Amino acid sequence: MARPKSPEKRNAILAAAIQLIAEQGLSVSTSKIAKVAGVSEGSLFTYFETKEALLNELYLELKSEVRANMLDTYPAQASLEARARYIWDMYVRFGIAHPDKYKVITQLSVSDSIQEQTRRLSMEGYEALHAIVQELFAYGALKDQPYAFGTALLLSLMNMTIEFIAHHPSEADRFWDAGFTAFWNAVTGP
Amino acid sequence: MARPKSPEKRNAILAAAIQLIAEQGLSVSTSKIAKVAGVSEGSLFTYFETKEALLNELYLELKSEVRANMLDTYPAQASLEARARYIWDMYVRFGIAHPDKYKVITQLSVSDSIQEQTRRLSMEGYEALHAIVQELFAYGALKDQPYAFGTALLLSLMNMTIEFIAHHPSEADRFWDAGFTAFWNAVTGP
Amino acid sequence: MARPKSPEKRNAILAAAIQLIAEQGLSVSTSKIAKVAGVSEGSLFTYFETKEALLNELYLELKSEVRANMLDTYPAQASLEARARYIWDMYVRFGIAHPDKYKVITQLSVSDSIQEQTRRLSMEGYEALHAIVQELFAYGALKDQPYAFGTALLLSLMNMTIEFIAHHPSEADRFWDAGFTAFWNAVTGP
Amino acid sequence: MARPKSPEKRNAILAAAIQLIAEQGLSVSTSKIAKVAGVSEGSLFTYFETKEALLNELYLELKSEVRANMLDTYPAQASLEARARYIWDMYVRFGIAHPDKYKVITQLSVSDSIQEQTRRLSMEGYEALHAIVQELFAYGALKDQPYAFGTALLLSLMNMTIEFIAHHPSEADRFWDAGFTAFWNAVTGP
DNA sequence: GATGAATGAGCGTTCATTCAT
DNA sequence: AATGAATGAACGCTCATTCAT
Repeated sequence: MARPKSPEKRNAILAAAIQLIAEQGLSVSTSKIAKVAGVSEGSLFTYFETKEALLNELYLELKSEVRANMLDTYPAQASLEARARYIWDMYVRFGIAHPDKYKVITQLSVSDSIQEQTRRLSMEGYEALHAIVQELFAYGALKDQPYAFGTALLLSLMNMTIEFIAHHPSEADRFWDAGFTAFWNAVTGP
Repeated sequence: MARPKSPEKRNAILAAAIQLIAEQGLSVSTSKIAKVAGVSEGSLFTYFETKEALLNELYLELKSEVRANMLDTYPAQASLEARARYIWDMYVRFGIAHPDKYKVITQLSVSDSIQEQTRRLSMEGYEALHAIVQELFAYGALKDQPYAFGTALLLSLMNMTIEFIAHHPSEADRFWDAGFTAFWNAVTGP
Repeated sequence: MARPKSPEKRNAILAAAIQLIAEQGLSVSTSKIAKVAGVSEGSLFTYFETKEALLNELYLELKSEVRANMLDTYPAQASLEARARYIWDMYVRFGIAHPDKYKVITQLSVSDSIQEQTRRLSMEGYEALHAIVQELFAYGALKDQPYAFGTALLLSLMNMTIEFIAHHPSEADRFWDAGFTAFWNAVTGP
Repeated sequence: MARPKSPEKRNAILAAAIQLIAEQGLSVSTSKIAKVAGVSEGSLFTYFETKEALLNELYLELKSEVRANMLDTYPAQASLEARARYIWDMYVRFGIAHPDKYKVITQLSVSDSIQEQTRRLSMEGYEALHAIVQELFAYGALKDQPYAFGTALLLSLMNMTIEFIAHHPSEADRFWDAGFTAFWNAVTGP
């Protein structure tokens, strides 16, 4: 019966947090975030109990956005390589298209503010990805490693590729391909 | 500005910074660093003009330590694979043997506090590494890429490997090998 | 301003205030009080214009409860000592039976939030008590003092006794008696 | 070798705290205290680690001042009544001469901010007082009560007397005497 | 050179109260 | 009447840096 919480305000806060964290790091103050979001300092805390809660929710939102992007048109019937390439393309595209969000995800990934529970939640929905890595690992050079190793390998190469492209945007395509080739060889070769 | 009187104090400050940054992140206060180092708050600023200067000098020291470690017994005459493996072993070994220093390097690498100038300086002395990567790139899958791409690839896989081992220490050897295999395949395959 | 619709809500707010002030002091937030009372933050302010008003009304309610308790079965015909003892017993019993309410009364008594007007109102209805003190003061050691002095004396000894018993509950009876004896001697002796 | 901590500043902070707590209660902000003391907000915390520490130290200072006052010229050889009256006079005089300090002591006495340890420390040095009460309790109406009861009784009557005088200053002497008479009768009579 | 007291802006968070719903 | 979102000043405390000693 009272004024309902406004999703617009919540989104404005999250958007402001993305922008400012990308610019200034995780230590941006809640008051700056509130100001950029156009809400009062107090309001920020009616939408997020603490700064830490804000960061955790932000992490989940971003992860979920990446996932939605990725699985929407997932070519479940395609060849293994095509599916792997699909994952690669979606993730790298996201990193390049949304550099602020990408920066924030990577900063949050290594932050102490993200709780174990949040990390666990953030992995849900990536079963397709895990399945691909497992298939890839069935044969090939890394067949004796746990597939978590493959996931880490994939992630680290995608991130490297995104960052490389960010620094050399004029030749994005070629590094995009080269990164995938490196991954594919790493996992399937020799 | 003049060379400070006591290198011991300078080193104590750097050592304290390493320990505390590894534990608590880059936001540790200078006063905590001074206390752990056993010097006064004021003295810290006679050895390092600002906190940012301290972080930049720390970054250079650590990078330089890694490099010294690496090039000391570099097997210049060995095979390409043996030299590549040597680099791999030295870097990964360092990351595992000195987890605090490794954590600090990775935190500083992505920090806004490190100036471009510092980053440039920190790359000096890695010519041997660059040469290896260039040789590796002469043939193989990535022969059309700039060797900086190869360096980034190598670094990202080494870091991934170190972190994976840090989380699964009981099977260090196997991931150590697997990481190198992945790199070798990535660059030379298929 | 108009008589609020639901006396139940008003009472729930007062009860919550008693509980929380006893636990956490006068600085409890109105929002905590509202939550414990099961009403909305806004509703609290339709029942009490401000927090200060809430505290003042609470003070009057509690004082009035004490008085009701006391005068209900007042033995108007008994001896002076019996009547004095009756007052003593009722007050001390109240303090021990309702420690939360007692704590709140004493906290409010010394609080800046209670207005002079409230204090004056809170004294109404204690005529019987005043009469006893006046009788007591007719003869005895304090016969030249205003009876307000006697009232203050009585109150201070009752409070002291209640607090002493609260800290040494296993010997309540003995301190209960001793307190009254002290008062009786103080006023009638030597 | 650095600038030494200045006792003047510490005292200024304590004095400001006394004045402001007497006026506004224990909830005065540290920043108001700092402002009145003429030091920066930060400096307050170099003299007192937390607000709670400030309150505890203030309590000890005030208790110690009362004690010094009391025991300085203590008439150890005088009669029991003379010694009791001496204690009475010193305490009441202090309460009347220093109403701010008196208010602060009584507020702190019942505050949650004062730690058990502080309370224990604050009782040291009052052996003479305890001895008097014990002597008084050897005979008389309260001879079966623990002397802590007598101490509480004495304290409560002194406080009542001080407060009564504060509200009726023109007849201070008479209430001063009457209070002591009440106490003496309470303990020795009938 | 060494020390640590001094500073005041800034931090994350809470609060009593208002007012749109 | 009831709700709870909105507000921004205020809170206790920390910080990097300066400077008197």
